[in-house]
Amino acid sequence: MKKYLLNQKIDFFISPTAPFHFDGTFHKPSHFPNNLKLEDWEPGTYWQSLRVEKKLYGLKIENAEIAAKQKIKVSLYSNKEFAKDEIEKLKDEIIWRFELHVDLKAFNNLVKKDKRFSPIFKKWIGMRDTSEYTLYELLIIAIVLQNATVRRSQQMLDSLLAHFGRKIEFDGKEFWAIWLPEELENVSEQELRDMKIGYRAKFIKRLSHEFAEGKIDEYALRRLEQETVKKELVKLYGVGPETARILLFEVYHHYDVFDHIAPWQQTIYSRLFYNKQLVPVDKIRDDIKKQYGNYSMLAVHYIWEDIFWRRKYEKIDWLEKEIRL
DNA sequence: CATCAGGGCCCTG
DNA sequence: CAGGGCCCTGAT
Repeated sequence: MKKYLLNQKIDFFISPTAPFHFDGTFHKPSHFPNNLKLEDWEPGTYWQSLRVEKKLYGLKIENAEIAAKQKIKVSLYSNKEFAKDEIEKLKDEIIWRFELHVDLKAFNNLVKKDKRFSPIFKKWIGMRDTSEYTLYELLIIAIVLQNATVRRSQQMLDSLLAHFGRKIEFDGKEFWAIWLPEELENVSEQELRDMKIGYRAKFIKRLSHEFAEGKIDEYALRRLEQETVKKELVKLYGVGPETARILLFEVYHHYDVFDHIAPWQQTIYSRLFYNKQLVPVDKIRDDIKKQYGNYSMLAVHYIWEDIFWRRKYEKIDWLEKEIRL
């Protein structure tokens, strides 16, 4: 596998809206990592391969403080020289994907009144709802999550990356990036099946073709309202309610997408919110919507990530049982 | 050894 | 609108 060395570098700073939570924004412990790394994190520093349209970059983001103001230092790496308008475009894209511009005052005020979970919301105040990926990339990840345990999802993504992905090096570190949709045009469904991804081979083949043809415009959907976006996403072959929910929340930053609750999520929510074995999904949904209104999914995201942060440092027996590695 | 459900979705009746 | 089938894996 050829490795692309990205040795051109530019730096700039961004001032996120305050308050801002660096680690909560750039690391999501509920996302299970695969072996061929797409990103890496340590407190105060974050790296990833970054796909913007057809171009591939390395991205490093560091927590920084300048004149008592919290900022982030962005370093971009490429194997070609950067054009001026390219830098502006990348900056805007990073701001969008990590929601560095959003105003969460209304949300913060709402959750301040939450008797049970206000300590959690306070702890993570300034955390954003992010996607490091393009729509196509997160779609691929969502597809390999379907109907599979975590270990199997990791395996599927790793074998796909090893065959079709791209390996890059920047800042002395190695990362992988997901292929472009058109790069699968000459790959047969059988070749995809050989990656042991099962019936998902058909989904990925058809989806990639739809993206390669330009049937869906990722950027145009950013300007549309939730229901319209959902309709467009569900039209894609292999995208149902759960995959649409993931995309709507992470890629399109819609906070009120708490209509679909998968069985494995139901058990974890039951424990988190009721300390019970199994609460009916309709009750969970109604209670959450009543409590958090238009911020339902964002609020759940805070509580959800918090428990997975805790899992990094302490053993939580009931959770280990539920997530079934 | 066999059986089965899993971090859904499509298709059929 | 309910239910069967789909790939592969690891748990039982």
